[in-house]
Amino acid sequence: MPTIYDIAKAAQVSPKTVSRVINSDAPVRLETRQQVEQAMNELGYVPSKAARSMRSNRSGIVGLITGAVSQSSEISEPHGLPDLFIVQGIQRVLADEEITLMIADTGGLAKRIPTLINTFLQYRVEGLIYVADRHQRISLPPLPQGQQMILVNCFDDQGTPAIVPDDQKGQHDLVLSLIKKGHRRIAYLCLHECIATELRITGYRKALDAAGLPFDLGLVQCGDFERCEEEPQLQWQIIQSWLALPDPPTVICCGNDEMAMRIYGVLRTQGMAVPEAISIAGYDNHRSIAETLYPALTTMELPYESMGVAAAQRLIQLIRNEPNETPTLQRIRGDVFWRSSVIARP
Amino acid sequence: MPTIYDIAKAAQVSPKTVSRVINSDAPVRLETRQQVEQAMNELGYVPSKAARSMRSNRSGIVGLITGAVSQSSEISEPHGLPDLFIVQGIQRVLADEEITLMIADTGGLAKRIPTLINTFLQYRVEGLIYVADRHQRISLPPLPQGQQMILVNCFDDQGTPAIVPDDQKGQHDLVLSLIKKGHRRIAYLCLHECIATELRITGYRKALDAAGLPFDLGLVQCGDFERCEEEPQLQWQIIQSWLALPDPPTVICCGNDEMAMRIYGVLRTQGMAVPEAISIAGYDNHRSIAETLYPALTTMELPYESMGVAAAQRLIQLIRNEPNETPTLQRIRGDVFWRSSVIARP
DNA sequence: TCATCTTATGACATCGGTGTCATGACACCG
DNA sequence: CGGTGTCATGACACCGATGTCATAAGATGA
Repeated sequence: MPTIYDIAKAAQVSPKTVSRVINSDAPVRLETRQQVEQAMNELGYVPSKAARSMRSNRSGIVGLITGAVSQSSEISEPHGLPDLFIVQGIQRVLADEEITLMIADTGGLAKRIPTLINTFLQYRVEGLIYVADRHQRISLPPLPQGQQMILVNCFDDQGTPAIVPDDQKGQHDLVLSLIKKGHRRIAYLCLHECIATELRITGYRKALDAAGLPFDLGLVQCGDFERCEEEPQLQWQIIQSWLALPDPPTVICCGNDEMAMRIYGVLRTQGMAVPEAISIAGYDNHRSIAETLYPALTTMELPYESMGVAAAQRLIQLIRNEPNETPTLQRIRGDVFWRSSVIARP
Repeated sequence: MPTIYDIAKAAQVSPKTVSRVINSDAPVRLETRQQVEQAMNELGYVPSKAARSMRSNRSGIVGLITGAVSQSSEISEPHGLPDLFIVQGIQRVLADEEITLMIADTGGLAKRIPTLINTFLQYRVEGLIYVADRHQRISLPPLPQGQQMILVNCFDDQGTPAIVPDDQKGQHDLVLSLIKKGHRRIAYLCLHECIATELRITGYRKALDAAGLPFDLGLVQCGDFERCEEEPQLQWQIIQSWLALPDPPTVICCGNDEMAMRIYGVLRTQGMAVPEAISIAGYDNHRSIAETLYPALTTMELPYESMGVAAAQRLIQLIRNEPNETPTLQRIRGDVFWRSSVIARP
């Protein structure tokens, strides 16, 4: 691979002049420039980032740590949307800024994180991004002074800037839109206990409050049996108990779209039609499920891509030392996606 | 960030001795080593890959180009399993070899590929991997002399080493195992015309031949209507025409698991039970579909992870200049995943 | 005509490591 | 006791770019 010295020799100028042509940071005579450019083309010159970043102390690299790549194969528990969409959002923003993204995968093992961070530090990354597979509290090893970092889909208690989904507002908006469609009895088949579930139940409750509807504790049940053999029966038992109520629910909100998909199966097995017999709503807007299911699923978007965009933008601000007034914990809102699994009620 | 010079000063040795401690490539007196190590710990030393790779001419980086990250959001056509599993396999192998993987995403735009390759060349990657979103023939711009590259899920006519799924053998094995379960009339609802479809139809036919069963052209139909509004009706028309035959099929092979999922919906809408009324098989082993569907889906694995592993191993061989006798086009086989959507026939 | 300024270019040091070679202190052997 | 070999260490150049400073040629102005 040729260097500026090779180019300089071929164009009969000094290496520094070649550098000036490449960076156009000082005037170069037209004729000289053309000679240099011709030499670069003929020899197939490609500048060396290593040499450049050594001199300038700017690597142009941002490091991202995630389990997205490996996690998608495991389905030990419903984990909603693949966090890959977050990576996609980040990529898009960084590509525009000519920043190269290096992705490291934990392979599901948290203990690998320090090693991965170390590798990134060796490349002198200008920023680090940690992407969690689900909304959670985390704790990462300390970083060298001045090393910028952003957390996505998680937060810590060290005051590290973090981007999370606004789960409370999300469930709130979804329930409110169901109410607007005339539903008064809204059941919630939630995921196991976790930060998202807590926030969403709060949102569910606040939406009922706002509409002046009573909160019925019996209508909120955990429908997540970790895919055990008996899951369909257990879910059907819950649904049956709801249907046996004097005032049964007209719609079931599911903890995520995967659960909604399984509930479709359970209901159909029992001869109940969606949405004629009962409406179903999901969460995540996991499009390959929500759009493919028949009937298509009404659901609340988990705004992973927007979160990625926000994270990248925030990191760039930090790297450039631009002032910003964003709070440490930045909540990102999603939209309701209205599809045919929910019917309007009089 | 401290350098070996800072460490050398703190430990009162020469920079070269620090280098020797780091690389243990020459004997260092125990006492000296400890002084150096202490200084490194106290100052928080992290070696600079840029400086290292400049001197050694080995970057320790492999570049990967894919549309995996961005493509997953588009569902303009059924595209089967996310190619991300390929990336996962590659990651695993490279991580063990202490090679850092840089991932660049085309964002679905092929015209970005030259730019991405150029960025990688600037980092002096030791190898390049191009991952396609589906089995296809491609053509990439020429690379500098001596730059290693591997194609995954695609191939070219320049003799670039390529790793592809063995689609023919895959469909062949799936059909053969259906035959072993007693099925004699096997319908095939395939994807639109593409390399995979061609190969799989050949495999389907060869399996019938091997079992001495007749090939009935009418039992092979394209069931891929690009998710248009009328898709369910059109699919049902095909299925109806099959059921009206004097000797109707007992099982339908679908082009991929997503199509199988939609066929489940179509059949249920028409009051037909899977697998009692008719058995269904998919392709891809797209686990979040195949395992979540009710009943769980019998399908042929698209061995994306193995393909990734094979690609990484092959690339490492190339980088290390190890001799190998692998053919240019390396076909990777998958396994049949037997689940309850297919019943045995007497 | 000479001082001053601008333009165009080159020499050289530097970034942070590592390869090469030199050197001093011992140990070993005949 | 001197020659040879090994161990431990340092001096120095080099990888490929770029920042700083110097310098020569030509333009401008007093």
